[in-house]
Amino acid sequence: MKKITIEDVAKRSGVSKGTVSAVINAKNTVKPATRNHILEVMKELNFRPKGVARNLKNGNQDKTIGIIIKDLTYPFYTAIVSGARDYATNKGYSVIVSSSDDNHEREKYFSHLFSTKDIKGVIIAPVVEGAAEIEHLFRLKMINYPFVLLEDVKGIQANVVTIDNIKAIKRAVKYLISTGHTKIVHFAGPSSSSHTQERIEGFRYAFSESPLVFHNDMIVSIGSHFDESYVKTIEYFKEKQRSDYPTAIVCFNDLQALAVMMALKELQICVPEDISVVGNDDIFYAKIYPIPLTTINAPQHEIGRRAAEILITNIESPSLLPNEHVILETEFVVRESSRVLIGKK
Amino acid sequence: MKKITIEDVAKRSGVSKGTVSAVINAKNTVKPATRNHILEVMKELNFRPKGVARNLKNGNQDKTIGIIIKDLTYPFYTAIVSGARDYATNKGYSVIVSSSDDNHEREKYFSHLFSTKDIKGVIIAPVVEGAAEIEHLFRLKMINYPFVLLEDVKGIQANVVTIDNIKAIKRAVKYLISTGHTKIVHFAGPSSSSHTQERIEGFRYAFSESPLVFHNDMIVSIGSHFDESYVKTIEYFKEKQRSDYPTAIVCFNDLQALAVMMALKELQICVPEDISVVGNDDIFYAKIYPIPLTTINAPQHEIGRRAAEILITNIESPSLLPNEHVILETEFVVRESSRVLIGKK
DNA sequence: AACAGGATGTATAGCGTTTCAATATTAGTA
DNA sequence: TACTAATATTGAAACGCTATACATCCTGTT
Repeated sequence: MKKITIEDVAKRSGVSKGTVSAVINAKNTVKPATRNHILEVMKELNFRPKGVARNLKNGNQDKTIGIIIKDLTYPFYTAIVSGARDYATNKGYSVIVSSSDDNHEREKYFSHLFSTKDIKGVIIAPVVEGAAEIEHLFRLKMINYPFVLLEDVKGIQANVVTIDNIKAIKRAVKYLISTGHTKIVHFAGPSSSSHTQERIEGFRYAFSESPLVFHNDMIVSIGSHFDESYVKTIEYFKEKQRSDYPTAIVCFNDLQALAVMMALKELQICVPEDISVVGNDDIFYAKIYPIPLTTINAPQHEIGRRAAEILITNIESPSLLPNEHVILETEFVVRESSRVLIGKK
Repeated sequence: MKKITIEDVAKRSGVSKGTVSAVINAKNTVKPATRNHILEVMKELNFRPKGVARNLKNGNQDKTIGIIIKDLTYPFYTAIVSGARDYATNKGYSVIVSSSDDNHEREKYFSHLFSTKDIKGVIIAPVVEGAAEIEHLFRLKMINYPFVLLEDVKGIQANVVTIDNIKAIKRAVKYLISTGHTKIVHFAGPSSSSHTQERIEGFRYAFSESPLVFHNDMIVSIGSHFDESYVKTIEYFKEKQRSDYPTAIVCFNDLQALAVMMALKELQICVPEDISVVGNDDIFYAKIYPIPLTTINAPQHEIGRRAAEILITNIESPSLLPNEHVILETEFVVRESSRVLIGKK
């Protein structure tokens, strides 16, 4: 079935392309009768003008940027988008979002899509499993397409706005140690995520600077999905004597922490009296939990803001700018899901 | 500063446009030396190939649809997007999202953007304040651009997938009445939202079919933002004697309900012992709350799925399809934030 | 009946790529 | 060296629309 063009409509209506174009663009230079007739023909042929061709003539006016996140339903990412949106709006840009769902192919698809649709630039939370493929990023560089990464990607020089996960976790663990916790475990994330490894490292690293010694069984593989985390947590405790329970759990992220707390409630283990729970990310919904979560705050809004700033600066600069590499500070936020076991503040 | 085209690059590099194009598209038909030279020139000129023109030639291959929601950070909407995404993925389509932030202009902008970028179709959660402007929707119709609305919009015939808010609220209120609640109030949403009015109506309507009588002061204007709702809730109760407290609050949505519960906790009013709280929407985070929220489940995933289904069917149909109008069933879900006061189940 | 002048409509030239057949260059071989 | 078979490169023709300048049709006036 062949494509219908404005020409077909013109021919069929017995007018010229120009007239059809005028109708499409709601010019008032066309007589109602003609107009209606053309409209009917358009309907009849189910003619859909190709946007591409329309833009060609005018050049591409609209100012919009894209952002590719990993999970649209995780508030951490949507908060970053909000930050980017606020800055962008201020500069007259709009933002469109897509989710790679932690899938490399999709990330590639979307980065190509955006660059090819004349979206002015893109912010990417890159999927970096194992040997990351990065051709698509090289491609963006080649065509001088402005982009900003929200995580370092080995092998490529680019604009990056990120946080120091290792340092952040280390700090949290050292806090627990300093407040008298001796049996601390880390509930690790999905093995596919690069964050998982980083966070394990940070956790482990904390012990090297403390009197406590690290054991491999302090790392428990849990995952990040809610249901999965809930189930694994229950299992974990079911297999343990009460005397072997940890005094504190450092979670992979806040969503997991929420699942853990739900499981603990089910098991009638009190937070923070029996066990302290520490999250990571500081998402909105963990903050408003009845037992507000002690967690590591990543400045989500600021991450988005800065990324958008760098991106738009690049878009608007006529010449190539040097890459920026920004590492934002995290903040350890003590709330009510953790407990101090000894005097030390 | 004039636009740089492939021609400029060609001229400057002393080759033809075709060769430059080959470099851009990573064809391996270009001698490395030539290739490198061209790459340098591209960098020097900061040449960014215009996607528009590329698509022109190729036709528009990619299968992607758009969705315009009102709030990217509200899980209700992202769940809808997930539903649409699942269906679309299955059909080989990708989804890009943007948020109108309840702003009419943005909705217009994005609908125009998508249609003009040859995104194949769009799902819109329309902003329908007061006298809704709907020209942009008419425009979509005119150019036979496939779209699906997630809410009825007066004055336009279109594909719609939605739920019956009025009925849903009515049902919830009748439940409360039947379980012995006599002092029920509705915490209404922002006056700008069309949902606010609907929900008030549903609330009111429930009384007409019960022995209780409706009073205007049963409607309390609270809003939907978390902080705002929290503050207003505190104020509401501060001004009241304990004996005048309602026995149940029907909230505008789940986020508001969460804010209300936080305020009640602050005021040391127990949920559900002292007061029952009923939400609306059934967002994920209210379900996993330690006091799981009694609420009205809107089948978010299904809404997205159905909308995507209708959209894609329209996209792929060579001829115009008649409009669909789908009203999905809501379900009243009793959990732990509400209490039965008398025997009746 | 002729004509000004606005309302309608037409024809054509781009817009910036990609494509592809034709041509040029190079490497490899006898 | 001459010739063939690859390998590189060229340049003109699309792609489907919009804009622009120009032609035509009316209308009502003189």
